[in-house]
Amino acid sequence: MGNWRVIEEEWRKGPWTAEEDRLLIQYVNLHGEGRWNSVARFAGLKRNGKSCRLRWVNYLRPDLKRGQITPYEEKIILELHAIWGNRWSTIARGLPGRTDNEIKNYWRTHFKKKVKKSSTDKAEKTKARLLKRQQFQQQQQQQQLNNQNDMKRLVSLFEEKENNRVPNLYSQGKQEMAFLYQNTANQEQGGGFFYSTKASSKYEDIIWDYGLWNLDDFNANLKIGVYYNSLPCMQTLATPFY
DNA sequence: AAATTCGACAACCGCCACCGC
DNA sequence: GGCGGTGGCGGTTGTCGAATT
Repeated sequence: MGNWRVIEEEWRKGPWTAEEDRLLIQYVNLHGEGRWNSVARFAGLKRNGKSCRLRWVNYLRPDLKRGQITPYEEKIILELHAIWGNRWSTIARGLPGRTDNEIKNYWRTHFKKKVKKSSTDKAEKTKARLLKRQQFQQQQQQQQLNNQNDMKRLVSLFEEKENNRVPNLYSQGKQEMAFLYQNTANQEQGGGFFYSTKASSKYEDIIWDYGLWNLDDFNANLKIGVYYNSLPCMQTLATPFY
């Protein structure tokens, strides 16, 4: 156990220094990429192979694109993630100059937040909808109460007129009562207006509503073509990068 | 002004597949 | 087929500066 542990502890960890970067670049320029476990020996670095490879791939490679992710790149990331899920390296192949690590980090910091915000928005909207519905129901109850009073009034009017034998008023009361009954019945059936849903959504809406951070089912549906035809932009990007 | 929280990014870790022996 | 070495990948943690309280 002793020797192995000593060797393990010899590897440097943490942020890379400028000197370490210089040594690694020098090594790769001389020997090319690969054989990362030899780097420590040949370049005089106290880093293990994995660490060297990662530093090169994610930071030192000359073909890396610096700077912020552009809106266009963001769009590509969204579209590819909808297809591939968390397969960051596959997504990265669609974005020259960007690394899987970069895309993964970007996704976590930007889109996970949006999902959170989106679900809060949805909760707010649901709350507002419930409130509106309660208000409407209260209005309905009040309206029904009024209707009942009206009917009572009409009934008493009708009875009064009937007793007084006035034929034209009897006829008018009957019509008004019929109208009120019809009106009340329609309102009691109601609610359809509140339960109506959007017939279709934009791509973004599908994504946000579904939850970006767990798209497995969404991806499965994509594969069987549920959303595929509604997302023309994806059809051109659906080819694997193998 | 100090403490805390947040955001962005870098780096590490564990797992797995591939390959040569 | 088993084994060890190597590299790739995705998830997670660490770090640090900026913003907020």
